Amino acid sequence: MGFTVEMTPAIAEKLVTLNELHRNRWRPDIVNLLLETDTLRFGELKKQLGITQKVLTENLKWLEENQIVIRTVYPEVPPRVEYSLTEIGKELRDVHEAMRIWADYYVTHAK
Amino acid sequence: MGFTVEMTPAIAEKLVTLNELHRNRWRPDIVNLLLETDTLRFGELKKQLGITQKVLTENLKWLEENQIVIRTVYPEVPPRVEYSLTEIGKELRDVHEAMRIWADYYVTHAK
DNA sequence: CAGAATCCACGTAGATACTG
DNA sequence: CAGTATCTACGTGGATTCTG
Repeated sequence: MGFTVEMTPAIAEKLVTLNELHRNRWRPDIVNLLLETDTLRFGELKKQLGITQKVLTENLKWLEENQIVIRTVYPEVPPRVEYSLTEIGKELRDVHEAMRIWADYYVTHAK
Repeated sequence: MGFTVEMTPAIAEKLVTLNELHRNRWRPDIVNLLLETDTLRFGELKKQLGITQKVLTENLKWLEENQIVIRTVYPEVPPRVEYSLTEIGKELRDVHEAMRIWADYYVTHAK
């Protein structure tokens, strides 16, 4: 990298959002899984993550409210609800990639 | 970006380290401050962050153990202890930069 | 199937007092 | 100055039960 993004109050606010995302136990895992799999039903997310229904619901709701995840309800019985990333959510790939690069640097430079 | 770093067990382990860093309330703030200021005494960190002694000590110890921060003790009375980032710690700048870029994208694309 | 509601367990932060 | 040692408070996750 090497360049710098200017810091405005609006950007600072979204950095807070990003902090709230990463401070959570499951939110990064949910995003990672959706980055890999694109679209998943509630039950699939639950099974693949090994997470509780309550906690999964709470965090999906938070991710939706913060425009990172899209929730699509199909009017069927039994109900079918699918989750996928918004464009903003998909942009998190670069953040995760930066993290992997850092981890790689760590491995090659740690004493 | 666009390229991908291969994922090894060692890299995965350091991603866990990075997660533990970001899940904490103060660790990212400590790193950010040291990225800006390079070297700071214990008391300066405490004052500028508005953090408790106990919590600051705990987290500096964790950061030191994980080779992100270097602790330098000067044999003086009263004691003087300075903290700065290791090379690994300084590499976190790219992660924070990726976060700022994401936040900027968010601001310009949110509905 | 996809939740909502309740109760409990645990980790981490805050406040305070003490010290080489 | 730069810590250590306690005790308390609170947020978040886990387990369980119930439902349209």
